Amino acid sequence: MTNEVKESFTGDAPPAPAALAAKVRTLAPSMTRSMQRVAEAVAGDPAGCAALTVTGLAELTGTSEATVVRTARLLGYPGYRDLRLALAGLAAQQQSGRAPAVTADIAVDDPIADVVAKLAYDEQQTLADTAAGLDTVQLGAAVAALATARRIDIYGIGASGLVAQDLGQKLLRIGLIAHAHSDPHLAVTNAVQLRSGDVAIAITHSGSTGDVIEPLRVAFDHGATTVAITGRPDGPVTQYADHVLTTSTARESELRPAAMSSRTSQLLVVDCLFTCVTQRTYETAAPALAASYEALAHRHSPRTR
Amino acid sequence: MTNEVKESFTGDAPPAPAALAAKVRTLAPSMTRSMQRVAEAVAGDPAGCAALTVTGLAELTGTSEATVVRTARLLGYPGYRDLRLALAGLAAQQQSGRAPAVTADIAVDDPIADVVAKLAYDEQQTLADTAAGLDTVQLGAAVAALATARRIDIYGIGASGLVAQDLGQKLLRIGLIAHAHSDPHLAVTNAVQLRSGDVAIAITHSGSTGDVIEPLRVAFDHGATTVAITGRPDGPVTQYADHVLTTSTARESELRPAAMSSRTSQLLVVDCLFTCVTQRTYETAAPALAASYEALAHRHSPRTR
DNA sequence: TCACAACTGAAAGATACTTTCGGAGAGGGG
DNA sequence: CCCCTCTCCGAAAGTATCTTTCAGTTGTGA
Repeated sequence: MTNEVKESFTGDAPPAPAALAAKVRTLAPSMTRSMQRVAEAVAGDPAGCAALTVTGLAELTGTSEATVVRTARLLGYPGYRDLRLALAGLAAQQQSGRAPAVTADIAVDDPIADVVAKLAYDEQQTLADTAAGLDTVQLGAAVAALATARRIDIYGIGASGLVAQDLGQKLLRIGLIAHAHSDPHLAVTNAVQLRSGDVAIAITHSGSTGDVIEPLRVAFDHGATTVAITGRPDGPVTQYADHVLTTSTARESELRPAAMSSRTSQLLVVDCLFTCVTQRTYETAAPALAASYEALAHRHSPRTR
Repeated sequence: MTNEVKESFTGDAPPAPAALAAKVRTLAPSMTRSMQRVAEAVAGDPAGCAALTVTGLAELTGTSEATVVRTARLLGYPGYRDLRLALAGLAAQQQSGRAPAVTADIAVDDPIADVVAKLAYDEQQTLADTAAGLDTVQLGAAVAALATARRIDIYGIGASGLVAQDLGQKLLRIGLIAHAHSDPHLAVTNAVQLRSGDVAIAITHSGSTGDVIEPLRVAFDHGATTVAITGRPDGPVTQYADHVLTTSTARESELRPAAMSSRTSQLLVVDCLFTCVTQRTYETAAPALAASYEALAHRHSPRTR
């Protein structure tokens, strides 16, 4: 990704229709300060911003026209003009529907019921954002690769490690040969064994977790199909990824660390992968699923106390 | 002579919001032929016209830019630019009018986009159900026990094992002594060590997973405070639980196994536990969180902003 | 501390929109 | 039948808006 060498629209994705707030949240980390101010204004008051010209919005946010255009580009539009049109659409939609009801951050002295409500709301929001921002083409490609893979390796560390395990467990249940690695050394050792026809999946919210990138790179170099599940589509990990699945990034705070929403988002992506793969391999997946069900049944019998 | 001497906007009425088609019909008689062609195109395909420039629309209707602008004026807008914005809004409204209606079960031949939408919707539903059904009194009691616990053991197997790991990781980060066990034997071995002032948490969706119930029973018998996170508040596990936190059970199908929604639900409960405990132990938790965050910072490539 | 890269805004350049103005056609009177 | 005038229309000039370039500034890593 040449960063600013050419400031031209790459057009790799169609402009988003209504999931603009989600896009802003997802891309906010990869934005510069000035751009964040613009994005914030846009997400906060679509209707108001739609009424402004480039110059007006630049003045409002205390930046320059160039920055406004850059922000529009980053959000996936060819230029400000198109962002403005989308904004007008969004405003109209909000007008017709009821307001999304923004919730406050979780405070130290919130009563328990409030904490529960806020967490539930935030996670729902994260799910909606993720679904809206998920590239179905990339997802389809990843699914196709998984469905026919000889062998599947999944890399994840820390919180993402659990997600990796989850995906591994699921794929095993439908009869695929999948293994999740949390140990970076073992991960690399295994990655060396991969070749064309195999699939490697890296899960990292930051997109720059070296311990996860390294095995993916190795797998990539050995010809395996590589997939990255990350919240930073511009992060280093995507360098070695044939397919990138973007997770959403919710606003975080001290009481609501990023790990929480990223995990929710990642799990949805994992579920999508799993479900779609199951669809595509239904002939073999269904009996495998049934078998694993069966195998566990006797473990749940009300054991004598 | 009064008609075209000054082709300026009179601005006696605010731009129409959505009743554009009606306005076109009303004003059609007072329009010239060329203008009618423009108005017709606009009313017929708002979305399409919104994508066009003045020149484009002029060409499409076989007229000139001037005529397009005149039409926009007649319809009540200061110029074409504003008509275009209104058109974009109208298009978005029409778009959103089509209800999503993704409540149906996931089918084998659903397109990928539908699968994503349905999964996201189902998980959101699960979260809402869980939040609604969560007993804040029980939650509060569990939180109180955790906040002052000398030592915390968490038991979970299979999919619930990952949730247990997640909770363990989180509690460790705020300086608590917590350990998640997936090995039933080791779990029991550890449970024997517990005593009053310690906390044991069992996570099982079915509420009857023997491998998880057994260590909880041992912990209970040794005087530890016990918590059960389960989807079956009437299951065997609750027998040995001082506090029961109920997770929701969504409808399941072959393509959407129970493990998926139960995991989502369990994780929300875990997040609630963690967040509330962090609140209560904020003095010690905050610095611990900051420290763990700091410790991981250098593991990421310098790409961070 | 220095070198380097990235961010930013001013201003030039390009595009889209608006206005002006003269020509073409319709209708009516000489 | 011809001419005159009025209305309508579009080409082109003019203006606003958007986009790109470029160089100064700021922050960052060695």
